[in-house]
This record gives sequence, structure tokens and C-alpha cells, in this order.
Amino acid sequence: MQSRRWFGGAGFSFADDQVTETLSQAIRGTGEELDREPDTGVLFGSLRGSVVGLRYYTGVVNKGEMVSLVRQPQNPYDCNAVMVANVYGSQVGHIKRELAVLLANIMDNNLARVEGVVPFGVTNQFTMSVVLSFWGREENRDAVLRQITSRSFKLQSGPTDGSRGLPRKSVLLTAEELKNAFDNLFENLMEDKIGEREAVEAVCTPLLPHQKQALSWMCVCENNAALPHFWEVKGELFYNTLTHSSVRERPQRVRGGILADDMGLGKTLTTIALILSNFHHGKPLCEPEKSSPEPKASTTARKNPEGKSGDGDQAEVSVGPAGHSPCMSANQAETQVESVDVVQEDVVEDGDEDWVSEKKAKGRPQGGKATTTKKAAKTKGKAVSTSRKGGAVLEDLDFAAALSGLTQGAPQKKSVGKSVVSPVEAASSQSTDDPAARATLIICPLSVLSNWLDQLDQHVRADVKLNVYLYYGSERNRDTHFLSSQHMVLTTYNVLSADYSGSASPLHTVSWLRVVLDEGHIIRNPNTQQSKAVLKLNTQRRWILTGTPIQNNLRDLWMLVAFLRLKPFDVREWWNRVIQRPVTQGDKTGLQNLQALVKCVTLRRTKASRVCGRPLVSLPERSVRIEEVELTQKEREEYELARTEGRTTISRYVAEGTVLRNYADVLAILVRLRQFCCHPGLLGKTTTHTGVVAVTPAELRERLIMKLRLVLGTGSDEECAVCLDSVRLPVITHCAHVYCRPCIAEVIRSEQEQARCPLCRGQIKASELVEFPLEEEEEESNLLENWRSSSKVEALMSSLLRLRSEDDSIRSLVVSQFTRFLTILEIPLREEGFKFVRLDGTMNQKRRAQVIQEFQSDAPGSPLIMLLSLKAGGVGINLSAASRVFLMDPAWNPAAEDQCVDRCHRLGQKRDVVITKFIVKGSVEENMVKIQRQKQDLVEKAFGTKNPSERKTSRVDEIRALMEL
DNA sequence: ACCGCCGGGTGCC
DNA sequence: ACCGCCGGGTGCC
Repeated sequence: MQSRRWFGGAGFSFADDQVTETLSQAIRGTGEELDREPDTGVLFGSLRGSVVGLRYYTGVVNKGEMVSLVRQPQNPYDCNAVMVANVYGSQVGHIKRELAVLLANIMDNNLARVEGVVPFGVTNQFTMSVVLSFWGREENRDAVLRQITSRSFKLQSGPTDGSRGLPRKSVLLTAEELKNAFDNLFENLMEDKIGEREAVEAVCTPLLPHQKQALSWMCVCENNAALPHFWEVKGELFYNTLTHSSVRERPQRVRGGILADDMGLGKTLTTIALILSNFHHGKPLCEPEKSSPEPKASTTARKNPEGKSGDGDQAEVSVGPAGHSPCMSANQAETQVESVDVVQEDVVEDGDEDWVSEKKAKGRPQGGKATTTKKAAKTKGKAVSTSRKGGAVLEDLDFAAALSGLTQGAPQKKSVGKSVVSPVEAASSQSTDDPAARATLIICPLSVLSNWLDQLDQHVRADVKLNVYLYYGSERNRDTHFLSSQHMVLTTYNVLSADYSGSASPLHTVSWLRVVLDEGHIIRNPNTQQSKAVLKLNTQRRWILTGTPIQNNLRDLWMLVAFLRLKPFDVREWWNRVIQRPVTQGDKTGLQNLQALVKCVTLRRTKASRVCGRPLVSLPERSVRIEEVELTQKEREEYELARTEGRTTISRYVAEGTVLRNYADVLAILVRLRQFCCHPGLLGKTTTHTGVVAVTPAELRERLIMKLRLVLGTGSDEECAVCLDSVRLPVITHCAHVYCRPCIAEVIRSEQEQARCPLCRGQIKASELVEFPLEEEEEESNLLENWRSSSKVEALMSSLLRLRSEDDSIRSLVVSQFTRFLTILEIPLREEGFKFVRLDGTMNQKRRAQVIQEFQSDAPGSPLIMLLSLKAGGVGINLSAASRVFLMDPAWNPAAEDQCVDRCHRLGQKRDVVITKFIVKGSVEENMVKIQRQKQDLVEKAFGTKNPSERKTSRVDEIRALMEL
């Protein structure tokens, strides 16, 4: 520890801890840079070198342990310096000078990633061996070899070293085995998690057995200090069997995990139960000790199987004075029936001192300025509530306004100087391990915010005082003491990242007891602001709720692991070296490691899972039937005409090998055929694209916009080939490929003049990116005037009419990818007197919530049918009122259809669900169904080595199959 | 003695 | 470091 070293280069010094911080940042930084393609690298070979200067540093390493190499260009003694750090980011030493020159060259020119393994560990206090292996793209192999030999080092081709670590004797798996293993990754994670736990009485909904299991597991995860089993205690040290590293201090156990139950199994309810049941020390959520024994009506926690909260009371339960709501404004008083309190403003600031003091008199203390009862909901300084009877949070205008981000209503009254939070409490809530942390922060997509409020309303006893604050809207209360004093704070990812990008983010200042990421897969891309913001939250416990922990790629998991701070895999390099690369390259131990890792933090049950031989939830049956639709003579003729034309064009592209270059054209042809299958009116104004090249810039732009619309308007859920996510802020290149604007802009920035389209390698320029103009649908009327029916429309209508005559209480979802088709369908529906609503992607959140509520309502005269666009709504919406689903046209992505069906085939569904897929006989639709089936088997789906070239072939194959070429 | 040899001081980049 | 390297002391066997 003699090192308070001075790094003269930059002219500043670090104390030890700062060095560590800086190092880990350095490592993290390097990881992002170099490991953009961690799984595509090839091993060039390895060589033996030495690490020197051990005695100046405190970092320890074991035999066989992996180390990371970090360039230190600022090092005052040698600008080629390469630092060696252990898994925890502590510096171990430096690479010997002569070797460092070589490494610096290779690393700085990005010729290869260099990974180190220490074959013998530390044998003396001065130097030790390190085996360096070089990984990179094939095209860089020669350059690397030249560098190495020119400096008279020798690259050993294989892993020649006899020790562990580098020369993993890997058993390669077949693609098939890999896929199975991957699919089963989350299955059977139950074994040692059994045990049930009842929720505290404040939760009025009885938990189902699997929910009690989840609650039990979550409590254990939060309370139990046991380490995951890849840690072994070896004497004084803790040894990590995956990285072969050890540390002296007990590694920080993840306090939390991933609840990855299928949609509809009650993750929200379970989480609410967790929040209420497992406050500090496994006791129910309650006010801090200051609570004097107070008169309470119903307080006792039920018997707790784990005995942890044997004294089980103090559930923050008290009988609020019924209807006592001095903080409500008069005009809303009548809505104050049985409601969750949603505090959107300082209660005290409304000047209800008497109310507060009454609370205090009752022994309801400090707790924060806003202790509202469950009766009193507040939004923006006004009381707002959710009506349990109406079930609709959004009925309230103010709340709806808050949701849509409007700022209407009274300006907030300023608090008059005094804070209800005592200085003592304020101070303690800042302290490091913070026994005072009490608030749970829930972050969710805007679309499910109202669902949380509904569920709180539904599952928490009406007489429970739960301080829930909706941190949303421009008037949100940013006072950190106030936020800290809540039981729960609800917010959205957007609000979080907006705050984060500002100066002093309140959410990042509060010391949270628990942070819950709802739909946590949202943060799977580590480059987004949201993800960065989420990582910086200061909390003791962390939870991720998601139905789809891995969407496309193993890489999706990393960010989740990083959020949980599952050491040491929250650092990219270790994740890549121990998990990502081994698994993608088919290494069996890698897969086992991955399983071990996932297992220790994840609980996942599917609707098909069973507990003790019984299904988790008994959902009604669900059946799929395919209804073949026969085109009329006239339709068939039109279709064949378009098909022949399209085939000619596409087969030419295939022959030329230019399918991808003309991808948008190809897509346009396919879309047209699919549209023909539904209704000719979908085609819109068919621009005659004859493939003529010479056009004016204006015409070119027009065409690109049209292509963009085609690509996006089909619901095919285009992925951006850069971020591999659904495209956001879409732009189209002159070569007609669609990307997110920020993604492609980044490519252009980094490659400058040489920038090429990631998909077709055509030249691209920032000035040539075309985006959607802000114009609206014009010729709706045209559609309606020249109305004609189609075979598919007829097929649907006869099904609906038959259904209505058999049972007019059955509700249906009518789903299409083409929103114009939904518009067309409105005509016959109206004609036949069906009451329907419509939900599509163009609607704002407020409107969506209204529509969903209307559809779910069982009030007489509520709609029987919902017209639903496939992509609309996204995750989590509940349409359980419907028990019939009509899928009007097949989707590229079968998962999208499943998801859609799941919106009604979920908890709360009382009837058997019947799904009807309309498929036009002898058409491109039939081929799509075939491809859907094949797609599910593709290994790429699971492990997606998604470099463009591989994607190319599979896409081209797909297109050929579709066109029967 | 413009060497060799010995032994103490010393040590990352 | 049970090394290598450096530089001062030393000098037949």
C-alpha cells in the first residue's frame, strides 16, 4: 500500500481508491470499444510474456486467472505502457517494456484484442508470467503476425501453455444442441427455490401457489447473504470458479434478481407483495421505529413460513379516517372512493397542516411530507384518484394529463420553508449503507404505468396507508427528501433518462431501498441513455421484471447482469471472455457457466410450467385454426398478374445477386402481394416503379419515402442492422436500407468519407439520409367511396356474424399488420351494426388507455370487437375481455403473433380462446406460414451471429422461398 | 588494469 | 531477485 502514486503525465494524482475507480472505468471503456464484436473474433495465437512491478500494486491473481490489459498512453515513463489488472480492476503490474511496445502497437491500431491469463499466479513479489492471446478479424491476422515477428517475438499457434485458463479443452456442441440448451436456459430454474411465502395481510388478493413461491424466492434473494455457487471459500479468500480469481473481502451478493415469469403470471402482484412483505430485516413494510404502538385495525402479517418476520405486524396498515381527504380539492372529492393514493405533489404544500399533525398525533410520524392515505390520491397538487369501481385510472383528467405530460391545472403551491423531514432523518438517509432507505422505485414503460396503479388499487387493502408517488409530468416533485420518504415511487424510463441527462438528477440522489425495472428487457441495449441512467441508480436491492429476458441474442443478457451488479460479469470484458464468446463458439463449459450464472439470479416459469405436477395457472384452452380463403376469379387474376411481374423482377435480382441492394424493391413487391391477399384497396396509389435509374432528386426522394413507408408500414418490425433493435427515428439511405437515425449517423461519423451501408456496402452520406415527412394519410375518403369487398373481408364478416348469432357476449380481436386494412374493415363492421373500438400505433397513451378500458368494460353496450394493429400497444396490455382472435394476415415474426394472442390468453381469461388465421390459398401467405415454422428452428434466432453477411444469405433465401424461386 | 573477477547495491512502466 | 545489470574495488597461485 505504499502507493499514493503520482501519474505525472496528466499532472494529477490519485489516491488508491480513485485509481481503482479510474481503472475500472478504463477497463469498462476498453471493453466497449474493443468488444463490439466479441463473438466474431478468431484466435491468432498466443505468446508468453512477463508482468513486472508487482510489488508496487495490491492486485492479486491466482494460478490460471484471467487478467485484463489496459493501455496507458499517458504514462509518464513510457507512452507504450500496458497495465495489467485483475478481474476486479485492481492493478497487478505492467507488461515488460519491450513487449509493451508490441502490444501498444497492436492495441492502438485495433488489430487485435489481447487477453491475458496468468498461468502460474504470483510466485514472487517482482514479476510473473502471463500468456497473451490475440483475437481479431481474419483480415488483420497478417498484420498482427508481422508486428509480432518483426519485434522478434514468436506467436505460438495453439494454446501451448500447459496450465489452465487459456487452453480450454472445449467440447464443441452442435448447433442443434446449442439451440436446445439455449432454449432451456431459463427452464428448470426452480429446484432450490421452492418454498412458499404468504404475502402480508395488506395484500388483499390471495397469492396463487407459484406467486407464493416467487415471493419466497424474492425474499430470500433480498435477505440471504449466501453467495452464488460459483464462489468457493478457500481459506481466507473467496474464489470464483469461473474466472479463477479470488478476493479477500466477501463479494457483494446480488440483492435481487430477474423475475422472468411469462406474461400474465402476476409479476406485478408478486412485486407488490414483495414490497409490502419484505422491508428491512424481512419485516413487513412499516414506518420506521418511531411509530408508537398505534391503534391499528388490521395489521398482523400472516404466519410467515420462514419465521423471519415472526413479530409480523407493522404492516404499514392503519385505518385512515375514512374518506378523510383534506388534501383533495373539492371538485374531485366524489371520485375518492377506495383508491390508491397517487401522490404527485407535496401534500403538505397544500397547507393541510392539521391533517399532517393529526397523523402525527396518531403516531404516524414524520414519514415524509406526504403521507396520504390510500384514500387520498394526489396529482399535481390536487387529489386524484382511481376509482376501484370504474377500474379506470385514466378517468381522471388530471391524471390523464399527467400521463400525457401536459401541464395543466393549478400551479404548484410552494412549500412554506419548513421541511417535515427532520434533519436527523435527512442525514441518516444519506449515509452509505443506509438503514433509512425505505423507498422502492419502480421504473416502467409509460404504457404500463396505469397498470401499476390499477394493480395497487386492486391488490392493496383499501385501509393501508401506502405512500405512492407518481414521478411523472413536468410538475413532478423533485425534492429528494420527499421522494426518499415515499414507500413507492413510480416513474418511466423516459423520465429517468431525462432527469439523468440534466444536472442533479433527483432519482439519482435518493438512496433507494429497492429499484424495480418493469419490462426490464427495455434496457438490453447498453448504449442507450436509459440504460446508462438505470446503472447509476443508488439502491440496495435490484429487480428486473421481464417476460423475455433474451430477445434476440445472448448479448441481451449482459445489461441485465450489469444492472444487477453480478460481479465480475458487470464488466463487459469478463462477460465476453467467460460467457459470450465461449457460448457463441459452442463451448460446452461456457454454456454451463452461463447456466450457472442465470440460475443464481433468475426465476422463470412459463404458462406451461408446473408446480408439483399441477399447472401454475389454469388458463382456458387455446386453439388455433387456419381458415383458408379462396380468392374470387377476379382477385385471382389480379393477384397472378402482380405475382408474375414480381417474380420476374426478383428472379432477376437473385440472378444478379443484387437482392439486398434492391431490398426495398423486393420488399415492396412482397408487400403488394400480401396486400392483394387482404384487400386491393390496401395498395394505395401504386407508383409505377419500373426500376428506371435516372430520376430527379425530388423524384428520388419521393421514391425513397415511399419505400420507407413500405418497409415500416408493414408491421414486419424491421430491425436496424446497427443496433439490432427495432428501428427508431427511421431514416432510409439512398441504397434504400432503413436504420435508426442515430445509429447510421454514428457509422457515418466514425467512417467519415469511407462510410458504407452496413447492409449492402454501398456508399452513404449523412446528407443523403431521408426521413419520414410529417404528412398524414390523405385519401382515406377515396378508400371509402369506391368501396368493394374482398374474399378475406367476407371470410371475417361471416365468422363474426356467425359468432354473434351464437353468442353475442363473445368479444373478438381483429388483428392486422396493415392499419389501412383496419380502416377498410370498419366499413362492413359498421354496416352490420357491430360496436367496435380500434387500437393502433398512431394513438397516444391516453387514448389507448381509454380504448382498452372501454373494450374491457362489461358495461352494456360496450364494444364486441377491437380492431388491433399487430404492433400496437406493445407489451403488457390486457385484453382479456376478448376470447376470439382473428389474425387477418400472417406476420414475418411468429413471436409477434403469439404476443398478440397473449394479450387475451392470460390471467383473467374465463373462456377458451380460439384463434383464427386467415390464409389465402395458393399465395405468398402460405409460404410465409411455412417460413414462420422454419424460422422457429433457426439457430440464428437464438444465438444470432448477426453479422450482415450471414443475415444476407438467410434473408435472400427467405425471399426466394416466398416467391417460389 | 584500455582487462576479468568478486561482491554489494539495486530493481516496473 | 536463489536473477541480471551496474559500477567500484581489486589484482598470481
